Amino acid sequence: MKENTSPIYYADATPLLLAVDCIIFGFDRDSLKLLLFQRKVAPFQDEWSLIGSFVKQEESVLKAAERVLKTHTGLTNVFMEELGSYGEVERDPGARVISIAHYALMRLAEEYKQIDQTYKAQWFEFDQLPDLILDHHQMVQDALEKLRRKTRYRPIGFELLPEKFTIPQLRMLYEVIYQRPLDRRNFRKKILSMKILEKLEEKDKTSSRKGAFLYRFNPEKYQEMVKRGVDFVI
Amino acid sequence: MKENTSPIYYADATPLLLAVDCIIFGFDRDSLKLLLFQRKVAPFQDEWSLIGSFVKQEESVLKAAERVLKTHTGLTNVFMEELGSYGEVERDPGARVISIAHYALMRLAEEYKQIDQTYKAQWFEFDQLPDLILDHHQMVQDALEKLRRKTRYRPIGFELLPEKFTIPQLRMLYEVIYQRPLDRRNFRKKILSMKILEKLEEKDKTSSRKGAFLYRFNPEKYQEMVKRGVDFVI
DNA sequence: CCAAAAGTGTTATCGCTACACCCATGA
DNA sequence: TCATGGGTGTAGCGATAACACTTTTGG
Repeated sequence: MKENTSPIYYADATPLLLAVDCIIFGFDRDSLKLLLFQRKVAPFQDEWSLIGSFVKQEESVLKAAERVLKTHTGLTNVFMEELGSYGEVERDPGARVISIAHYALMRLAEEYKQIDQTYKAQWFEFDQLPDLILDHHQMVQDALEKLRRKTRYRPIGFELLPEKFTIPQLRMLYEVIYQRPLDRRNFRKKILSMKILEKLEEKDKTSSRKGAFLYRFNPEKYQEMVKRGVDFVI
Repeated sequence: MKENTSPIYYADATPLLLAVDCIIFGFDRDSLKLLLFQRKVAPFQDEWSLIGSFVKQEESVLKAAERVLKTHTGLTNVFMEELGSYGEVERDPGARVISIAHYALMRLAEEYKQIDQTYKAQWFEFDQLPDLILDHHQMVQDALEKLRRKTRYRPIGFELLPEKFTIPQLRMLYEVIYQRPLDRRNFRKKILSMKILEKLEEKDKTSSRKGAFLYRFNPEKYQEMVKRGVDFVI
């Protein structure tokens, strides 16, 4: 039944190359990281790049981004959202290519650190990025800005933490993203007052002798909060 | 010197049709409006649609959106921003087309109301829109949501008002966008406390015997406010 | 027993909300 | 003179920011 390539309509329009690129954020204890790859195709072969691919005839733009993520990291079910399009005529000397950038947030647990080996990718400290091809550096800057704005008003920061995390870990994440210290006591009060976290019995003792209680984000409780008309703000 | 269509690279990628569509908001005294057109090409010829066009080989995506706006309204220098991409495979039965939607805000002064005659377009009350083709209704909904969020944190509402406006007019605009009443006195205090408006000597007497003072948005003052670290919030 | 991080409570201040009254003017 | 919308002031409340002390425990 597929007739979407019918040549009857739009015959005078010029087809263009459309790509997706993914800005992949990770977080490790006290630093924000970015996953980069060495480009496999010319031009700019072997230079550092975001992962990307052309959008195929038979897949949606979002599906293309998800395919790219899966192909290069082996992961699915990762938080991902559209960042925006990059459509300057001369942005890619290889051809006229429009790219729709997406940013993704992923937990950087031990198993995922091995992405390096399997997929020939590398996690970079955010403040020690190598030169990137094309306008990828701009994409990264734009993604960071969006991340800063978005984490403040939406509960997406949890995507960067393991399922179970401590309040100090969560605070550290926000401190790294915002690049400024947050008051320990006020932060704890604020996040707990929203009642969107479940306190567990376990403690994490990796960063103190006393140990800190682990918590888990509860999406249902978050939905209840939204229904009550309460805003998520940090 | 243009070599961006060199066939050497990316030979295996499939080109696709890429379009831009514009969601054009207007504001008239006490109602939000949307500019729509009757589509000139098949499929769906003569049905109501957002304005749009295919992106050409030699123009950026943004330029394409600006061209569309100019072609159909005669206007340039209109506030416009990317909304996002619409990239489902089956979204357009005419062909596989990805659209990058943009929303625009324009002053709806007397001269622009004549857009109707000149360009065969029509302003619709926002709550009385006709059926729209494809996923254009979804685009409009998404644009409205973005407008609501954005006007709250960025000084873009002024784009919908004449250069000179009264505080009650400005408040009315926000009431229409947010769909809820705002306290007259608190609104005035808040907006004036930011010190981003210039008070003029003139009064507007069209809506009251006493008349209301006219103001003008001052972008330089807004920049100063931003530097002071003060947030724009309404 | 002590260093180091986790956890708790209190107070002052700022901003927002909710309100009531006066002002200017054309009809 | 009065109806109508414009303009101003204030008190109360809630959220946030600033800040000091106690708890736990491995070494």
